[in-house]
Amino acid sequence: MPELPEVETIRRDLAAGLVGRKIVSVDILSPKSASPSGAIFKSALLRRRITETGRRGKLLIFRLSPISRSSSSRSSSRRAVYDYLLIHLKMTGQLIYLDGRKKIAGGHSLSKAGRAPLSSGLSLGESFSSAVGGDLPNKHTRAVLSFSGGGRLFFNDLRKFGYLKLVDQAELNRLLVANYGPEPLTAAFTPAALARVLARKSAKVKALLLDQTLIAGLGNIYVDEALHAAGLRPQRTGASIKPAEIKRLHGAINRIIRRAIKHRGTTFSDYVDSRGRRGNFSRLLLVYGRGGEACRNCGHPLLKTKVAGRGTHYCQYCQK
DNA sequence: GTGTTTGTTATCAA
DNA sequence: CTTGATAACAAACA
Repeated sequence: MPELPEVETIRRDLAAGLVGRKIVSVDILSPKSASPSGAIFKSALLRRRITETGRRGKLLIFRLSPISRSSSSRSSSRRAVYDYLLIHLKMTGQLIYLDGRKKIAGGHSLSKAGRAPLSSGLSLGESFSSAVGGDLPNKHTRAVLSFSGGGRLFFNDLRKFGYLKLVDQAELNRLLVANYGPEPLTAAFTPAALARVLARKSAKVKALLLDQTLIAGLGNIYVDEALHAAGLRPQRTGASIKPAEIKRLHGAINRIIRRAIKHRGTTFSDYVDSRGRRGNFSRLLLVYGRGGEACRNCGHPLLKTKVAGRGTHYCQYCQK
C-alpha cells in the first residue's frame, strides 16, 4: 500500500535515472490502466522526454518535454496538450525501472537484476512472489515505457486499481486543487492547519486523517502509527481532540513520515521500490499488523478492529 | 463459498 | 447544502 513515503521513495529513485530520457516506445498491456486510451496515449508520449518529477500525496507526476505545436496549429479542433503523466499506484501498483545495461531475459526464475540482498528480512506470510523476483514483464505488468539509453519502466498492478493518466496543465491544476490538502513536512502543514481539519467534525479522527482532501499522503498504515504515537484512539471524533493533543498528533505525523521516508517506506504486501526492493520501515511499525501483540509502549495487547471501514490497530491502554 | 486486504470514488441517508 | 457512513471496484489468499 504505497502511501506518501513509498511514493516519495520511488520518485526520488526514478528522478535520477529518468529525467532527461526520451520515451522511445510505449506498450499498454492492460487498456483500462491507461488514459486516454490506446493510440492517443501512445502518440502523446512517444519522443517526449521526462523533464521533471513531482508528487502530491500519493500521486506521482512526470512532466513531459514541450511539443512543437506550430506544425499542427492548422487543425481547427483544439487538442489537449498532454504535458504531464500522472501515475497512481493505489494498492498494489509497482514501478520497476530496469537500467539499459542490465539483461532481464534469462533462465533464472529469480533474476538478480535490481534486487539487493535484503530479502533475508522476509517474514512468513509475506509471499516472496509479491516482491519483484522474476523476469519482466510478468503477468501483472500493465504498461511498459522504454527510454533512450535502453532503460525500461514497468508498471505492475495486481489488482488493476492503479493508473497512468495523461493530463494538460489546466487539468493538473484542477486535480491538485480539488483533491489534496496540505502535505506533511511542508510549511503548509502547521498545527493550526491540523486543528482546522479536526475542528467541529463529528467524523472519527482516523477517517479525517485518511481523507486526502484534508491532509495529503497518509494511508491506513501511517494513520494507525501516528495515532498510536500521539496516544489517541482512532475512534475519537475530530472535535474532541484538544489543542495539546493536536500538537502531539501534528508532531507524530511529521516524525513518522520523515522516518518512513528515511527508511525507504514500508513493505507489507506488494510495495517495492523502483529497483524491486522492499521498504525498511516495516520492522519499525509499532501497531500496524501487530494486533494481539504486546504494545511496545505499555505491554498491553494491541487490538485490531474496524474503524472508518478499515482495519485498525491500536492500544486500548495508552491511546485515550 | 466467505471474509479480508485498501485508495479512492460513487452513492445514499441524515 | 453539508456531512458522514457505506458500497463498490479488482484480484488473491486463508
